[in-house]
Amino acid sequence: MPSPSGPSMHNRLLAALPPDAYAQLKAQWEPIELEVAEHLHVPGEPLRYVYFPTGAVTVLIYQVDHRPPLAVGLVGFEGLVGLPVFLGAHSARWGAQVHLAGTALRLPAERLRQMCQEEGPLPEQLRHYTDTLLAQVIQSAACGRFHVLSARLARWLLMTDDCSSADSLPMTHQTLAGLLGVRREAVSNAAGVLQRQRLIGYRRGVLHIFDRTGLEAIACTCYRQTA
Amino acid sequence: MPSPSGPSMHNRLLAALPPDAYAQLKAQWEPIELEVAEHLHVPGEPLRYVYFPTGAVTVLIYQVDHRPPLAVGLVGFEGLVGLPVFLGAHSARWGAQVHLAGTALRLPAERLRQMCQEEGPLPEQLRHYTDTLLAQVIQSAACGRFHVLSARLARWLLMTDDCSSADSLPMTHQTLAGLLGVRREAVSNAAGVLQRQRLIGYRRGVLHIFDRTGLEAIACTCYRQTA
DNA sequence: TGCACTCGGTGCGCTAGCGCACCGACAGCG
DNA sequence: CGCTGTCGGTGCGCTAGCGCACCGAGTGCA
Repeated sequence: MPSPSGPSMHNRLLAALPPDAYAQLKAQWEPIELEVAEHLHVPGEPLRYVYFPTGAVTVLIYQVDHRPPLAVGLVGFEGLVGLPVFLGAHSARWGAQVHLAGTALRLPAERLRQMCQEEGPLPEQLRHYTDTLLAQVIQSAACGRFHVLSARLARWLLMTDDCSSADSLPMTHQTLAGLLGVRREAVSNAAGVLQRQRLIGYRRGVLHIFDRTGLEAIACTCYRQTA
Repeated sequence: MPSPSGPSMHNRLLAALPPDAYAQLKAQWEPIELEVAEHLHVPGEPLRYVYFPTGAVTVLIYQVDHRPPLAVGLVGFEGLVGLPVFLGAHSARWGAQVHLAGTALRLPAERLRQMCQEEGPLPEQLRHYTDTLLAQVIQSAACGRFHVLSARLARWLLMTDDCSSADSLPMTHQTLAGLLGVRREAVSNAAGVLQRQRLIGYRRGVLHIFDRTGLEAIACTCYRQTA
């Protein structure tokens, strides 16, 4: 889409701004294409940019010991990657990575700091989003502790799909396993269950959702609460 | 400090404020005594007050299904209970409960909103604290997912002890089990291990820490990173 | 003093998920 | 074409933690 419309070129935080604040920001950001697995920020390193995803789907990750990093949140077109900048930090203690490639609006961290130096619609939006994100992380902490893998997997697929406009999701069992904090074989198992029920289909790294309603039935209650 | 001295009448967020901002707040807050197990706010219900713990230790909890609520964060004299007020919400999606009884400074939510309407040292402190809390919740999500119970228990005891000035911690296996998201018997087991190594002592709902260094050795790496 | 209750300690069968190993199918590439 | 690497599927023994049941020792209260 050259002069694209639809949800894929849209960020909810920005869309909620009044026209003048929106215009002021628009002069500063740069539309870019995010590649899958790209790291948007790394724990401990300076935050250069913040990203408003429009089409891309990103993940907040946290690594402990020498395990693959665990997903602790999902950020799509409803959010912002780089919230610590708004919170006054110069580096984050967690990471952010691109989960599904797509478009985003990139803004230098310094710009965001400047635009949040006094009260206004942007800081207000970001405060609200912080509350939402905190709730999301808290929920995923509880979910990861209590719910069986198949339910968590179903929830994760639904959440990813909600943020994505494409009808196929390119992701391997390996990646999913890391994000969900389990082994690859465990994902193969759980995905096998969903597959046998014709809820999803898998073909060498590309997943299709056949039956959303069926997935929602299997997914833990956490899904309905977030969405 | 008029009568009581020491860290127990001290809140780090407030102490970091410049004298004038501190004085302005001091006219508004009310020192109170928090009872153990008291609920400071409940998911979905209006946030009437925020609390700056001074001596008390509080827990952020999140309930899923019909299980006992899981602890997702610890708030002592370094923090604030009721952060969603600052973030612009009128109710929180999680709960806060008193873990160890003690003193706190209570401020009507409306007062905090007023004092954060424009930029200043207080909002800045609170933004930084939000970043810290987010990191804490993220870490506890990963910790709860990966680390064995004895390590998590040790970490939890150390963290609680860090916030408490008392040398004995009144808490039952039952409560700990709920907060850690496991069964009571599992806590009995893990506590038994620590007890046999003479790291802690238990007597009908009152816990003593004998050997902090030993506990730190057993605790997961999450502890050192937070502290 | 005696009773009811809470608290913690223990045993037992069961399950989800781990770690490992292996295997077939399907790319991509020289 | 065949080689090599990735991706997903499966089996097996093992462990942490679950759910249940039971028990003794304190503790508070009548």
